[in-house]
This record gives sequence, structure tokens and C-alpha cells, in this order.
Amino acid sequence: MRAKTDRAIRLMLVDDHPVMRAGLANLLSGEPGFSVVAQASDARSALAGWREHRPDVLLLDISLPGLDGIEVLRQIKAEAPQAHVLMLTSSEAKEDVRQSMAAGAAGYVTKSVDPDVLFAAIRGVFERQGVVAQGESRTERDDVGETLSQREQEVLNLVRQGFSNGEIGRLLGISRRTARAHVSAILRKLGASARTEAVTRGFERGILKI
Amino acid sequence: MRAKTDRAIRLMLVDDHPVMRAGLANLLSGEPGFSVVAQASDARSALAGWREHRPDVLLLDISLPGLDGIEVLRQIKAEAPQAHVLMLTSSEAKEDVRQSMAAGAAGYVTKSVDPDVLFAAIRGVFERQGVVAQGESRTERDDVGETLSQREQEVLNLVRQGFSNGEIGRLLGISRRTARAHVSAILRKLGASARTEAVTRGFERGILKI
DNA sequence: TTAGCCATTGGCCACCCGGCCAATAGGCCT
DNA sequence: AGGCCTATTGGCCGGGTGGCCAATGGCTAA
Repeated sequence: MRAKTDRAIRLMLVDDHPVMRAGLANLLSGEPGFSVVAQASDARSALAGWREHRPDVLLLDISLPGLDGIEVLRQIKAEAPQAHVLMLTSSEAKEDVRQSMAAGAAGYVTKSVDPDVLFAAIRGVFERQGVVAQGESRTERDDVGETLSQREQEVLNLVRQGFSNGEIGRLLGISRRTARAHVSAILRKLGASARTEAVTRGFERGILKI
Repeated sequence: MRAKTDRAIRLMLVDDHPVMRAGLANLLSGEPGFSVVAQASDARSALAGWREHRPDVLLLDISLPGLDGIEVLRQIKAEAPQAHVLMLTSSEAKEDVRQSMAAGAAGYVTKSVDPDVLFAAIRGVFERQGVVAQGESRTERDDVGETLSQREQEVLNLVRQGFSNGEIGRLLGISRRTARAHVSAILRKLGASARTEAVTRGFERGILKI
């Protein structure tokens, strides 16, 4: 539980909302042991800033303009597998937690936790370097949680746009019958009775994004 | 541009994310002329806190557990029409801006604005007591923006659940033909070619909430 | 008042949907 | 090797979808 070193933990914040960033920076700077060395509001500058500063811990939001935080996480882990990235987001969607952890996040905390919990999580990923999954669930439903395959997600993204099975088939270069099979699988996995409901469930679960 | 009084503007913050609340409180307290006198994280305590402290300006988020911020706004304006409420939210949906202003918000700023803009907005609604609409658009699409009637929103909320026109008719006590007419109107207004796409557009525009 | 939107209802019709039957083939874990 | 998941494709069929034709009464903004 003792600090790894005596100097402050160097943090970098990535969040697309200036108000949130400034607030966070203020909050963390006021806490002993933390030092905010960089900030970014989009994917590009997040990567650039990370490469330049190499912070001890990167606090990463998921919803970013351009490509999302999970993509940023993947790229960072690709070039520095030992990087400590703590996802800090307002999304409580299982899908986001799952993808983040799969992509190598050191932890996942939602903005619905108390600041103290956040502080502890930051220290946790820095010192223990271990995984701290904070899946705070408040709105969380008891999802049965069958995950969609890549193909199915692809199909769902066409379904949401109102395409018919035939059109989906044409767009993906498969028969309409196959598109139908994918849609059926989606309905079953999401517990939906119609494609319309599947779209709703997709949004609710975070598989589909606005 | 001079202050209405010499004392600090008394603020109350309502946001369901502790991290955001703490950050905001820190940020605002560090700014001369502002004093955070109360905070709340849900609708009930927001109303209770407002009645007790009667802040000069209430910073209100829309997404709250239980009933949403717009409802809180309505109740406050009902019992104190002169109350100064500045919506501070991450939602850039036209629908939310529209409803907020219609409900009597003194202003609407998104969390994607710079802190300085937020400070200015707070001073604005306090001093001038005027309406400061800050519809910062970054992700905003050029919505043609036809609003759905009450009935149509009701129907859309059934459509999203996967109900057929016949079922919608039964649930609303109207003929299936009428339900169809409503769905057709929804499709036209949202620029959708199928009910599935209408659901997507509904989520994108903030008419439907997760 | 005239215009326009809203809620309501009807039929015709080509097309789409989704469940059920069944099959082949590749990949991965045990 | 056998089991399980995934991707692929086929037909049959009752029921749903959405555009088009047209109509009524109420309510509101110009």
C-alpha cells in the first residue's frame, strides 16, 4: 500500500468536455500525491500527449470526438503494453467495460463513483499495476449478456439504418437468407422479438452508439 | 457587466456524477465571485436543497436518476417562476435544449464549453437575468427539426419496443390504421424509411432516451 | 375566416419479416 | 476426435409494413 516512489503520480487526463477536464484537474491537483502533467480532448492529441509525456497513469474517457477512447487505448497498448490506463467514463454499459478490459485497461471507473474511490483506483493501478474493475452499477440491468459476433454487430449497424434483409445481404455481399440468419441470431441474443426492439436493446447495451 | 451585488453569487450544483460535482465545485470555488452553497445528485434532494438554500443560480444537469433535470426545472419554475436555472449538461440534443428553454431555463450550456464560457453564462443569468442559450454544436447535425406531437412520441416509444401497428393500436385504444398513420407521420418527420430507422433517429435526436 | 396541423379511420397491394424445417464448412477448445 | 460456435444458404408461410388513394372533426395561428 506504500507508494512505489516518493514523487507524485504523474497523470494525464483525456476527456472531451473542458468543464469536466478542468474540474478533474482541479480536483486531482488538490490531492497530495497527484500531479496532472497533460490533458487532451480528442484522440489525436491524446496519443500525441501520451507519447510526449509518458504519464504514470492515463485517465481516459470513452466518448471522444473522432475515434473513441477504446481505440486510443488499443493503440497505446500496442506501442507500450506496460502503459497504465484507467478508463474514467460515464458509460456504465457492459459492452464498454468488456471492451476496455479486453483492450488492456488497468481499470474501469465510472464518473458516478466518489472522488475518493477514483483516487484509490488511480493509486491502485499505479502501485499494484493490477486490474481494478469498478463496475459501479446503478442503472445496470441484469443483462443475460450474450455478446454479438463481429458479423452480427455489423449487421445490427445496418439494421439500425433501416435496411431490409435483402439490402443488408447486398451490402455485405451475402445472400438475403444469410442476413436473415444473422438478424435472427441478434434477436435471440438480445432477447428482442423484432428488429426494431433489437435496435433499442443495442442502444441500451452500448453496442450501438448515438 | 458590473455585479448586481457585492457578495458572491450563491450557486447550487445538481449532477449525478460525484466526480463531476466535486470537480465543478472545485473549479467554481476557485473563481472569484462564486460560492457553491449546495449540491445534489438526484431530483428529490435537488428540490429539497433548492427550497432550503434558494441559490442565486442553480446549475442543473439533465440526466439524473429518477425523474430528469427538465422535470426538476419545471417543478422549480412552478413554485418560483423567477428562479435562475442554468442547464449544464453534456446533452447536445436539440430536443433537450428545446424542452429546457420551454420549461423556463435561464440558459443552456453544454459541458463541452470552456470553463470561462460557463463562468460568463452564470454571471449572465444572474445579472441580466436574461436567457443565454449556448447551443454549442460540435456533433450537432443539421436537423431539419420537425417536432413530434405528443401522440407520435407515445407511438414511437411503443415502436421502439418492437410492437406492431396492431399491438400499438390495442395498447392505445385506437385502430391499427390510426397507429399506422402515426408511424407514417413519424417516418416522414424523422426522415426515416422504416420504423427501425425511426428508432435510431429518435435516439440520435434525444427524443428517445436509453 | 381560411389555412394548417392533429387525431382518427378505411382499403388496396407489393414487399418484407421472422419462425420453422434442414444443410455444409471452418475455427477453437477439451 | 467430438462438441460448440460462427458463417453461409435454401424454401414455406402467416402475418406485418408502408406508400397511395381518400375522408371527418377539432383546434390553433394568421
